[in-house]
Amino acid sequence: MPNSRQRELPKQYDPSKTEPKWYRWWEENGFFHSEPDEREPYSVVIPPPNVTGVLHMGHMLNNTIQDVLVRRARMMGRNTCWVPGTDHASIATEAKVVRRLRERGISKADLSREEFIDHAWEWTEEHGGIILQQLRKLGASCDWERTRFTMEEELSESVTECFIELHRQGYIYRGLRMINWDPEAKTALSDEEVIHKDVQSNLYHIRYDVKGSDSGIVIATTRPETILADTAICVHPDDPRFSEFAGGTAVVPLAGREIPIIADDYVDPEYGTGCLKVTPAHDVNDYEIGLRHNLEVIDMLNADGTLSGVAGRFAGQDRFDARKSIIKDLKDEDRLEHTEEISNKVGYSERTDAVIEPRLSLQWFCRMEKLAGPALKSVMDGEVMFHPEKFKNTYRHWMENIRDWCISRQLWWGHRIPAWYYGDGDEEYVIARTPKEAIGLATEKAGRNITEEDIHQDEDVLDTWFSSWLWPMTVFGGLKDPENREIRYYYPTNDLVTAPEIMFFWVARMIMAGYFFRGQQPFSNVYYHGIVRDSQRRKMSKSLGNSPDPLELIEKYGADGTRAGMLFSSPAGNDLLFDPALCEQGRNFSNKIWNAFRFLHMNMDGQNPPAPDHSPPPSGDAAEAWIDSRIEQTIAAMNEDFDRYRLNEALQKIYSLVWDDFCDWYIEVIKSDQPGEKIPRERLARALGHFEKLVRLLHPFMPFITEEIWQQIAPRNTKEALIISDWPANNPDRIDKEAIRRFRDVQQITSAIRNIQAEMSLSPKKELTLLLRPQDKQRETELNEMKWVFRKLLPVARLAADCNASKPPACASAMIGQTELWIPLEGIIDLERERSRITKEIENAEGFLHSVRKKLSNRQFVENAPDAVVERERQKERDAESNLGKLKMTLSEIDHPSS
RNA sequence: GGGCGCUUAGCUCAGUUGGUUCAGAGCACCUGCCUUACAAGCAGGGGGUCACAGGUUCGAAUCCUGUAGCGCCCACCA
Repeated sequence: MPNSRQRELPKQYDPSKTEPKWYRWWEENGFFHSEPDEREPYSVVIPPPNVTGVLHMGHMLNNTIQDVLVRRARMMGRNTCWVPGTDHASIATEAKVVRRLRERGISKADLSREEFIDHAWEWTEEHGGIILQQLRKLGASCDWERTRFTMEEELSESVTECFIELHRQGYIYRGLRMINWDPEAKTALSDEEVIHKDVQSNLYHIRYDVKGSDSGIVIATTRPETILADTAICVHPDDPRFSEFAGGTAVVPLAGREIPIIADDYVDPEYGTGCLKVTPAHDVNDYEIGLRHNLEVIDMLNADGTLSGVAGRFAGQDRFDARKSIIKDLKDEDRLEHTEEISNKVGYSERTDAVIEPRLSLQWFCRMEKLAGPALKSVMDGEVMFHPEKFKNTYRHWMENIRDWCISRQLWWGHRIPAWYYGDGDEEYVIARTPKEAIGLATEKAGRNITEEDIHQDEDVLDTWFSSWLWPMTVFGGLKDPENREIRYYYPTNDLVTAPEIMFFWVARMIMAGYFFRGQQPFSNVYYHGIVRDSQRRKMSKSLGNSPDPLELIEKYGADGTRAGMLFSSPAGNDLLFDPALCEQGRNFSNKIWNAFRFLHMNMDGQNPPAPDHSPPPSGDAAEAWIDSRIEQTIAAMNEDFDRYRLNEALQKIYSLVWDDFCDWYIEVIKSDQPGEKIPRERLARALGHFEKLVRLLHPFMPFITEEIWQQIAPRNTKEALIISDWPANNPDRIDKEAIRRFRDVQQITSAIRNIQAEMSLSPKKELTLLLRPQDKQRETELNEMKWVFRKLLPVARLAADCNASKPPACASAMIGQTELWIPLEGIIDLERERSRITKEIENAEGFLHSVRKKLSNRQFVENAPDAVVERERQKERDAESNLGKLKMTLSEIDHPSS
């Protein structure tokens, strides 16, 4: 191991000195790597980031959570395998490549498919892996030997196999459907890739001439440019206003084309003018109407969103320019009756933010309804568990209304569709892995000799998600060889960590694919974390400049501090309101841990430090029994939090155990009396034992600092690294609740005394006489046994606990539970301050007593509530009365000191 | 338009089957301290009508109904 024992430790912990060192060491020693063996596996597949992406805050959160889960599982003895990798991200990467080429003055259209793909690979090789490199800085303990890429050969072959199998079973079909067209990327999109936004639009009322009518008919539309592709006017069959028009003929303005006026009860007579223009090629509803009424379909849009030749003199104009020109022309012709401002929903491309055009198009689809069945059931039955559970509702709603998935994209970067056409048109095709296979199949199918010249492969590629939905299987080779040792060992994976926004894109589809191909869920748990936002709840974005650079954060606060910061305020399912102050808190915590270590280190004999002692606390040592019990309590509570995927709560518990219990109380108690004097060896061994456990509990959250410290305190005969050491065993039988209570009494009395010190403006060095009058003999004994603890925590000159004591004159006093505390302060006591302190306490006690009595004076309560509850109230009343009496006595003695 | 969820301290959030001082934690804030591990620290302190209005109950932050505000998901009303 690279560390050498240092003599002098710096006061401040410096992560830059330790983090790279330990990461390299872990990796070189193969601690991240997994091979199937006889142990129970624990596997996680990374949500593969875009291969050309860089690390952002979302990745930081996502991977921190995964690493915490993975590291804990590893410490629990599971054969832990976290598979990293990247996604080719078809449309996103292609857009980036196109942009980069454009910057170099190259247009995509000038390149052949092969040339473009070469550029994309170049970009991928240049960029790919940057993000994975960055994840190492965060401490992610991925099995890098297993790094996969969705476009690598094996995974690509798996995608083809998947397509072939789904096609063979009739799930995949090719069809002419209304799809979402992105004119920017010039491709079809799935429904999920369309984001509906509320926008202010104009609803134009446009008058069409009607044959045989002077008035014409007025329709309302938000997309006036589409009138050029109108093939009907539609009214409601029962609308008396238009009954005379139905069956007539209208004339499309500007185009002069004659179209029928039809009646269909799809029309809402209340909306707009009650009269609808029908454009079957550019609107889903219109398309449906068109089918019912056998209407002509006129496509007036080019792929890039400009108007096609059908648009006559508007041809070539962009759709939005055309809208303006058409409105102007309609105005000139006096056909624009009215313009109404409305708010409506417009679909935008998730990737390019272009306004989506509904378009009739020949595409490949995957039938989803049957696939969805088992996937829905498994989540409802809890075979796949969602954390938090509320996302089950969202999931169910989507799955119950699932629609076919448009899987073809008119892009070049991606998995090519394995369809081969051999006829003149697009009608005749075969599905095949290779041209050779295609020729064979085509020859067979066509009953004639098909040669290489006769076939051509489908130009389209598959939706990116058509490869990522196989990810948990393909990373283990489970599609190519469903019986291989790896997939059988690691599948189903255990936990998937992701954001709810890709539940439909990815999670749901992985579950469907998992059941379809393996009859088994791809993972057992899905942990949904929120979006990382800034402290004002704004989404992090480049343009707002509110997104910190993750690597700068790591540099500034350390990976440990940053990780802790990310987790502090990140309950599962909630958005993370990121504030660098959280990372600062994390860094401060690192420093606190470091200084606790420094304290122990200073007490260690450099040559021969004791081994951490984990044996049960010796009887009669209140402080040892207490801290040991607190640690056991915390282990149990943290395990419960982990079971419920409440990582932030587990972190908060260990944070508080380390900072509050261990540092603020335990260390103070075990300090030697004399400065410079080392604490006894046995005590140090116990302290190291506790601390070593704390370090192990902290490791999943803060891996670097804990490894650094552990290497210096761990007994030589254990594992060589913290990362593969054991998660602390839980011994609930070691929890001594009485010890905790006893120590809490000490803490409360100590705080009460410190409060007096503060309120009386006493110097914390001023020595005090402490007189305690506990409620009974048992407490008296306990407190007397704890004298040494008080002496560590307070400047005690004399301390006596006596349940028969009486109050001396001129003292400050306090009540702690039923124990009275007096501090004689003759000559020092400020009676005025003491009076106000006691008066405040009396007010509190009276308020409390009042509420208890009110409850008890309610006959209904006494009669109906369970006896135990009533008895508890009576006890409260008795205690409060007694306390109040004592406080009043104290007050009267302040006013009449002679008594 | 349909569905789901949220509203507790200045901020972010816990609060399980209704009952123990249940009104909590962290951060922030105020006061005092460089006390022999740590000022990236120590000690002490203030702060909330649990969104609002009803109801059920001996008893409600907790269960029910309604209202208001906010958020998310889905959806083909031009």
